Amino acid sequence: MPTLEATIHQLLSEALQKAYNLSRDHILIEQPKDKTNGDYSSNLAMTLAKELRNNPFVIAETIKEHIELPEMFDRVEVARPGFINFYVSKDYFTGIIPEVLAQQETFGNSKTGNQQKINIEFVSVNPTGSMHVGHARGAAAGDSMARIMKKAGFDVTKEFYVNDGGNQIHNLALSINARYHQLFDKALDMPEDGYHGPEIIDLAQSIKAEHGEKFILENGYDYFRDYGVEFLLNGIKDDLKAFDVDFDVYFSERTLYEQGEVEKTLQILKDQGYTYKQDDALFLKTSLFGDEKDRVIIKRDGTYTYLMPDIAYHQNKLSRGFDKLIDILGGDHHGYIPRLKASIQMLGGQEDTLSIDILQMVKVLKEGSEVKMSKRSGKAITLRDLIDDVGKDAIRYFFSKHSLNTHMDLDLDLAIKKSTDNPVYYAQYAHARIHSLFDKASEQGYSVDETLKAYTHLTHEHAQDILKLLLNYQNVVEEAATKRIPHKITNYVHELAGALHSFYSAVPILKGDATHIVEHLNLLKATQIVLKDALYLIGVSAPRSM
RNA sequence: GUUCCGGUAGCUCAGCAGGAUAGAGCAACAGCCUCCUAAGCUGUAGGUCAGGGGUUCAAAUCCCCUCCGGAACGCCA
Repeated sequence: MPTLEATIHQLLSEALQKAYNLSRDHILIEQPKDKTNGDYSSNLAMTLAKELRNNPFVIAETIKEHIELPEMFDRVEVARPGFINFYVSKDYFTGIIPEVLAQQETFGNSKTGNQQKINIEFVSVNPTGSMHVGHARGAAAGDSMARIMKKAGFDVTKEFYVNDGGNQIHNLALSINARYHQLFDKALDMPEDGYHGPEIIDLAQSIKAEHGEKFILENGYDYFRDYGVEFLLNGIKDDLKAFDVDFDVYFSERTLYEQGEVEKTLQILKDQGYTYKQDDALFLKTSLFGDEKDRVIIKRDGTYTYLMPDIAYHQNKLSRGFDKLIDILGGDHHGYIPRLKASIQMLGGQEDTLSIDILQMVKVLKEGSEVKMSKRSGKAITLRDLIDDVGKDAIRYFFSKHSLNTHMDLDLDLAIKKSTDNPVYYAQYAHARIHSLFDKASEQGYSVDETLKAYTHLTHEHAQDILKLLLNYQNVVEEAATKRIPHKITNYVHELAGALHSFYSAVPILKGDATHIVEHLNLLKATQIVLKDALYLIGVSAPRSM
């Protein structure tokens, strides 16, 4: 059915035309917080007051007189200082139930994305250690965003960039070498920028188990490097899987060198005249596209900076035909945005071809003081530990609750101690509660009737609240997708669960005559379908019992 | 010094393409299970929306300034 917003927009446009011979493209229609102000409301009259040099209240009245109100509305009223409020008739909302039952988990799907090809890159943590808490926020955000955008009709590819080619991998090989030698009581200091995490010791032990002292006798550098990357990347993939995050593509930085794409991209930049040599280094003129200064892409020692292969990587993404690239980066990388966006434009992209969403940092507190998340020091709290101690669903819900640019504090002791009253259970409980009611109903011989079209008993305030939320689901999905704000979905989940709990408490669901009960069951079924789908969008499971 | 975030109830945070009496969770207080799962419901209390100016019929929301907190300002990645 057409959205009520669209219908009201149409009514107001026509009335405005008749009353004042005016037309407006944008007419704001919103749902008032206070139900006494109607189900939908418009400020149209107030926006016209100046132009028409008249009292907005009078204008609103005039518009109202020209509205031909369809049956789905009870009435329309004007309120001070000039709101036009629409009251929907109670029967109308129940029309959403058969729709949800028919469409199941595709309910709320939207065509907004127009099947635009989107590449969304996130996590992309270096394979030099385990994933820690800070990475988890990016994983949760990127994965949820991808799921939501898919539902909103975008063609989404989730991608992980594996930094297996740069200097940090050199340091990794040296770190493994040192740990390996230490296993044979040969004192070898860790390199200056080495990785001190315990997983590197595990890694060395694993090599020792397989090859004994082979690499004491011969140089193991190449082997350590390749084995280390593979070992750690597999660990990261395992952790992601446990976090319910998966990727369509793991893209290796090293292949960019092997395929000559770095050189090719460099040549394009040179050919276009975007480079120049200075102090024996090669600079890229990123300042032409809004960066505060030009950036070095080849250092004086002849090696590339991080930027150069990253440009080649984005060029590769563009060559695969994506309409839009989205990178999700941590707040500590915000300074990197202008140079990367500038580079994209040099390669023929538009200003908005690449969007970089910044995720503010997570401050982790343990025993009252901050734990710095650094792989070099090896002291970080790993994602794996967190999943074991707090639970996947609780963590994903926690991250998904907050907007991307909120600076978050995560108190570990509190999170572990209070894991049982995490708000995630509020939502999951609502889902389980419905399921339990179905069991009870079936014992009494009742079940959902998907052929039922007419509803007459769902007039309770709390039932109406649920119906309105169901009606809003698609709008919420669209807004979350286009604004890229996954936490909008979490807020919705919380509201829907709350409406369900209130309804449950206020109305005896399995009491009364048969039609009554079946209408209730249908309402619950629709609620359960949407609740489960919305939870899926934020990567949280919907248990049948708790 | 420059740039990017944030500052909303005791705490953690929503709300910010301007709208009607600023919300939720936790914590506090008072009620609700002979009745479908009390991981729930209902109610009370709690706010100078950091501060100051401006735009507007209307500002937590938009603009400017100041203060406080976080982050970044590499030929590191």
